[in-house]
Amino acid sequence: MASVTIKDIAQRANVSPATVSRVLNGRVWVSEEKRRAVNEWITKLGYKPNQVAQTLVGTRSFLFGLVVTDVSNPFFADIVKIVQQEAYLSGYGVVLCHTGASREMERQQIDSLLRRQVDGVIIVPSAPDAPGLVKLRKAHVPTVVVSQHHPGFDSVSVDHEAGGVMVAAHLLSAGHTSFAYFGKPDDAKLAGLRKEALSHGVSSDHIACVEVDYDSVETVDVEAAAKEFFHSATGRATTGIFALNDFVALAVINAAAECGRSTPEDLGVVGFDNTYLARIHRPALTSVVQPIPEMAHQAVELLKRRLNAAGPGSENSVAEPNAVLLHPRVVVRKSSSSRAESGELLEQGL
Amino acid sequence: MASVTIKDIAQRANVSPATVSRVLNGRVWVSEEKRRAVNEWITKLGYKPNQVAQTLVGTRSFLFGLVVTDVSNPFFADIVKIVQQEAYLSGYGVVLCHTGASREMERQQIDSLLRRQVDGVIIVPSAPDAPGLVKLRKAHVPTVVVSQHHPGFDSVSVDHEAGGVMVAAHLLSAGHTSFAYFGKPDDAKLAGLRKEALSHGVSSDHIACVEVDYDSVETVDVEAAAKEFFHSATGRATTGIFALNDFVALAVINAAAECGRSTPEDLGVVGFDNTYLARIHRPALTSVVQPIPEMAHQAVELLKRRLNAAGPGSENSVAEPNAVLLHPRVVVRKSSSSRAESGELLEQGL
DNA sequence: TTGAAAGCGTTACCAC
DNA sequence: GTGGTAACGCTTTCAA
Repeated sequence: MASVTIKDIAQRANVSPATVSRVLNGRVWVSEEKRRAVNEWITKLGYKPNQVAQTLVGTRSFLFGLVVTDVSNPFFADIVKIVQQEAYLSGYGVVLCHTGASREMERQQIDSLLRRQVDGVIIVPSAPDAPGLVKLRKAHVPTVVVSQHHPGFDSVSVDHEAGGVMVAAHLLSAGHTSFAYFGKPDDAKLAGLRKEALSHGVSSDHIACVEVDYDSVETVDVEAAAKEFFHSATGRATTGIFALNDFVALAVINAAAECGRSTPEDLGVVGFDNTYLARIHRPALTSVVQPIPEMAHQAVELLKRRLNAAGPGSENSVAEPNAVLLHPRVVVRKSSSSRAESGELLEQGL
Repeated sequence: MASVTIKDIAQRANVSPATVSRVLNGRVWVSEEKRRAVNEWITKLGYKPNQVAQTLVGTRSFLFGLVVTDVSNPFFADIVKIVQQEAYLSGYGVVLCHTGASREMERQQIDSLLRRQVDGVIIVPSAPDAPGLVKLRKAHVPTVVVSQHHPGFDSVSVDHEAGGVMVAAHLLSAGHTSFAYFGKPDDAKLAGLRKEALSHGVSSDHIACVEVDYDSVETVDVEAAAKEFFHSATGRATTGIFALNDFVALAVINAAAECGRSTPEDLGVVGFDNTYLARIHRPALTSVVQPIPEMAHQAVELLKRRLNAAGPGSENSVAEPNAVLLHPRVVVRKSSSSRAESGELLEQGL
């Protein structure tokens, strides 16, 4: 019942608990003889260090908090998966939290993380203002924000505007001259799309924005909005579609089909995130890739760097926040490739 | 820097640390006067109990381990999400672990959970033998197995065989008389399909099994296997398809299309899990629903029950394991509904 | 009703 | 090199 402790080992090996601790941590020299004796008993009794005690004495908890809105979204799921794996490789465990869309939930979950003494937090906010961030700042908990940039925080994100530019370039080269973006009007993706389109002589009225909700796995609202759009005058005239994520893109394709507009014959559609949805759907969906493994890796790296920087040496020297900006890439598939083949990579067989 | 502790409160409120602890836990009477003073300072200083210390003294860590193979699979993602939310409502945090398909990884991750003194573990094994379970058993950590049954463990799962029966009934009523199951030959889903089909006079050679891999988000292998099947003599003759999950079902639909067999005109296809993939694909996919919220809820409940049972009162009385068996349900959509409308629910508009 | 004090399992500082 | 021992923040006897 009662787990085997450092004292049990000490007793059996005829050394002090301190010595056992020393061989465990290996920072200080211990005589070969005692070291062997200790190790022997450790394996013999199956001793496993109690991380809780280790945490209490002031070293670290080796626990990260990971805060997302909804793992059901495969983009988040991939991030969660890879962050967890990366963290594990560095000896950290991951406490997962969902916030839904709720600001209140975000606050509560972050409170619970703080009580648990996590060493750091990785947060993927959905709303542009993450109310939990101020708590984290106040608690001096190293934090990195993924997929958005927040002044004063470490962050790793993808250049959404550049993504928009690439999508516009792709759709233009595929022969489209009128566009609709499905997402928030203030999104950098739209800004990029608009910038590139305008610079190619597209008139501003040929760039519409259909406002739809973020991140939800439910797409009924999106389909309704899309149908309404395709029945409108502008809707009937536009052929180049860009959506804030793959879900929305597919919902738009489906809605369009019900309005008699088929993809890719009548419409060129591009999604975002390049989740497996893009691969499995027919027509397969052109989508903008976020380099998730790279993002997750950088996030964990940034956190580890902070943790080490926060060590004894540089107590108060709050280093400048690091903002890593990664570049997107577009994977061209059927949904946007009827009119012309672009130079970008087209996945085989689709 | 140094967080505010119970001693700080005690000092300010002119009481002993013990008293502060008492008002915190509220199990013992403390005079109104002191109780107010303490509470006042608690809010004034923003005191938050240190769960690590609480854990060390021998109460609980209020941490569950949650072990899955891959959150990228939306079925697992939904489980993870709801388990986390349920756990949170009961005051528990969730440490997430991925095992991929690797038995070694499973062992390692579970070791790390044990070092972290988690109060219990919820595990969704992919392989029918979960090597980590023996570790958990040895460590006397309350464990509940989700989506499979393991003798000697609490478990909550869905009756896959019943699901197979329902699918067979549905496909039969839709006019299909020859079947293929995509999955493992020893799966209860296939057993159910077979049982029901045979009992309706279908001959055994009209029930094929195409063996494909579990749970991966990658479906290229599945598509290859499916194409091979549809080019074979049996393949050409079978029209009723049942797959171990929605991914595989969609891959089969896509592969079939490339072999000139369209769904639902030539094929009736049914998936499993009823993930949003089923809803968003065209044709929309008929699928067997696992009641995930119920499963997650039960899992957390079972764990809590164990934890309380393990309390001081009944130290060694290892209660009989509970095996909760839930019933599946089939949601009929386009992919299987050309030939006849069955009596089961058909989602609107699809 | 309340306070003093003994741990919980580790680490780290200080002597030897 | 190594052993004693005081923390870490909290809960829980045991007295008072």
